[in-house]
Amino acid sequence: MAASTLAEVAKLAGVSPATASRVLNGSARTPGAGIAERVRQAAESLGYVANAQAQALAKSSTGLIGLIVHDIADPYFSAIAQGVQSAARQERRMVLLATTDGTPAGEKEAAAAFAARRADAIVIAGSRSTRAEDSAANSELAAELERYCRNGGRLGVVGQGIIGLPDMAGYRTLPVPNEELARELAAALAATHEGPFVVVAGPDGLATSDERVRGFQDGLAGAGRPAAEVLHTAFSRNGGFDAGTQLAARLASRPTDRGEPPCIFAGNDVMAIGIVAALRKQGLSVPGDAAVAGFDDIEWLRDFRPELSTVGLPLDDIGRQVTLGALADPSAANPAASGITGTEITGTVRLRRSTEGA
Amino acid sequence: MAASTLAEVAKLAGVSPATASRVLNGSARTPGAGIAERVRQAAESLGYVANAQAQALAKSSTGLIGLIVHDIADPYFSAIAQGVQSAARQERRMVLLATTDGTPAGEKEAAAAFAARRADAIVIAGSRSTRAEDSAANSELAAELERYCRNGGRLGVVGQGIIGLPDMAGYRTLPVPNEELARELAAALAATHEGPFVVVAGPDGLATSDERVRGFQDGLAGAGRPAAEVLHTAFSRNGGFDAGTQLAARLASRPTDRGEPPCIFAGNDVMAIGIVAALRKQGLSVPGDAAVAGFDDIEWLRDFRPELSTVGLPLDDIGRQVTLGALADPSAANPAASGITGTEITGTVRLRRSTEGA
DNA sequence: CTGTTAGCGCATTCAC
DNA sequence: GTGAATGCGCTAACAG
Repeated sequence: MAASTLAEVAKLAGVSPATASRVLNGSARTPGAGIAERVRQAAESLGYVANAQAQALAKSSTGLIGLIVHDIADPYFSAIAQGVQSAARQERRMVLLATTDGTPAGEKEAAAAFAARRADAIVIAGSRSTRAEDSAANSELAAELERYCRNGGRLGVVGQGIIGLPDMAGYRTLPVPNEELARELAAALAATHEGPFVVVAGPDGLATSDERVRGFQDGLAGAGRPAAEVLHTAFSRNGGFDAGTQLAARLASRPTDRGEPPCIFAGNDVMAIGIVAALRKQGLSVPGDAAVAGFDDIEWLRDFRPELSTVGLPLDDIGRQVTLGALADPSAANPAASGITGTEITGTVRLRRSTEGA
Repeated sequence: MAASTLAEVAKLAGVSPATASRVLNGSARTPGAGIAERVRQAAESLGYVANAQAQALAKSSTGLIGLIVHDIADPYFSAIAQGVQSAARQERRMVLLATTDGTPAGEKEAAAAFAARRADAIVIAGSRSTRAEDSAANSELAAELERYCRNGGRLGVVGQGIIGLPDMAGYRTLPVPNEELARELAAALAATHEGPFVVVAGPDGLATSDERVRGFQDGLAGAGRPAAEVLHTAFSRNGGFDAGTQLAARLASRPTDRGEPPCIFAGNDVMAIGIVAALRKQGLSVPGDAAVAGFDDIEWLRDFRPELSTVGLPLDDIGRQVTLGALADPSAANPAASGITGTEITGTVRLRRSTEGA
């Protein structure tokens, strides 16, 4: 990496490095018109490219935003990533990407790497885990992030706050009303569906999944329905497929005339897709033999059949808002529970074919 | 960003900065055991986090890999991104992400940003454009990258080489046999399909699309079939949808008894999905009223119905290989056409339900 | 094996 | 308005 330096440009232009710096990057003082042109030409002819590392070192601001996701190939995360990218571009920053497979240990590692790179902000998009086995890693993650924020770093988190991390300057959370929305969804389904409810959730302790399950059960109760049975599996398409295979077997062994078909609520859309795939593979139809609903309204759903009922979340916007919020002036009033000022994420229950006619 | 520095750690431990550096980061020389422990403790108690920017400046190596894609929310790119991410992690680097909406101008901008950040390598995943209107931007892009490589940067490109960029040290291309695979697909379809062929391609001048169209036509010719009509539209789901809408109208106005249903080849899977969606919306069925085939075999296809015929490409592996190749020792022999040594990307024609029974 | 001395490339106080 | 110092935090040659 032996590119030409500011000093070389300055020498060629016959000015001081300071002047060259002033013209090449927008300084407060505007250098002389003639001089400026000379410097620009010198830079051009040398193919000068400012060294962002050196600039960062001198200015103590890197223009980097670190993004932590579970899996970039997952449509949920790639949609959020798009929003983060868009906000970053708007704020003239670049995004550093890290994937973690969802483990707090991986998140801690990524956070450390971002801290080392002195990212201006870190955005964490994956769900927290409250599982006992993750508690040690969670503490380390919290410690890492606390230090990061104390050193002036900004942190934006989608959904639940980091476990063990106290409210502090530079730390913002973007609340996602998973519980309320799941409750609404349950109420809507209960109104049109007679059969029993089954919930296919992620691993016990995965915060987002837990919130959705809780809200759903609550909504069911509010409608005077018994609590749904809950199946725990991986929070992914294949997790849904496995659960769907189980459920299909159960449906098959059921006397044909025994009551209404069940309504299955999956913790997210990719799980719902997996469930439908499994049912279909066993010769069952949706919504004929079972209704299925998901959560998120990812892009894939648009052309998936049967059209899946779900809860729409503005994923792209979530990515934008959490990024913008993290970058926002930390001195700005930070209302209740470190929520991000002036931005409220709202979702929409969308009933579609997969839960029709029960 | 006022984290503690190496100097502070050194002082607390009562050693020189050099020694502290040696123990905290793996240097050639291993410091004394007792000293090492003292330094580590000091670092721990101060919450020291090495400043990667400063390290990069001193070592002239940033540990950064710049990835340029058209759209990170597109499953094709997010799958490749996952591969890049995995290779980067393996090589202990981080990935910087840039999205460009597919314009050479955007790519040039991203390349410049990466060059400024002194990324160890730049990986470009999007298709090139040979359109006349992009020629100026292409030149700028080539100039930017040429300078980058000349300064010691590494460059890996998926598919076609950068237009106007000569072979040079550090520049590697990962060839993707689009043309051959499209030819194979055409041959396979021609063998089972009687009706006329239609190609729904991306914009004229989009290299990947052009290659696939060319290969497809060639395959048709090889099978003694007339050339297919080619429709140009956006290289996206919505582009496919638009074309599909047009085709549906045409099919509807066709006398019911006039020949076999057409076979539509889409330039990529998301377009194929759009086409199917449009046909379905107009009450037409696939493959009943028209057969449809795509390209890439993206993850979404797994649960899409009807199952789409396509050409499988190892997207994740493409991301890995292009990254590893770019990072590889540039002194290694670089066979024919700057192809990456020892790695050959191969695809597979996969005929499925969407082109069955014509 | 450890400490000292120089930069890496740039932004930014200050004097002029 | 411009130039001359100084330092950002760290690594890499040297010398001891």
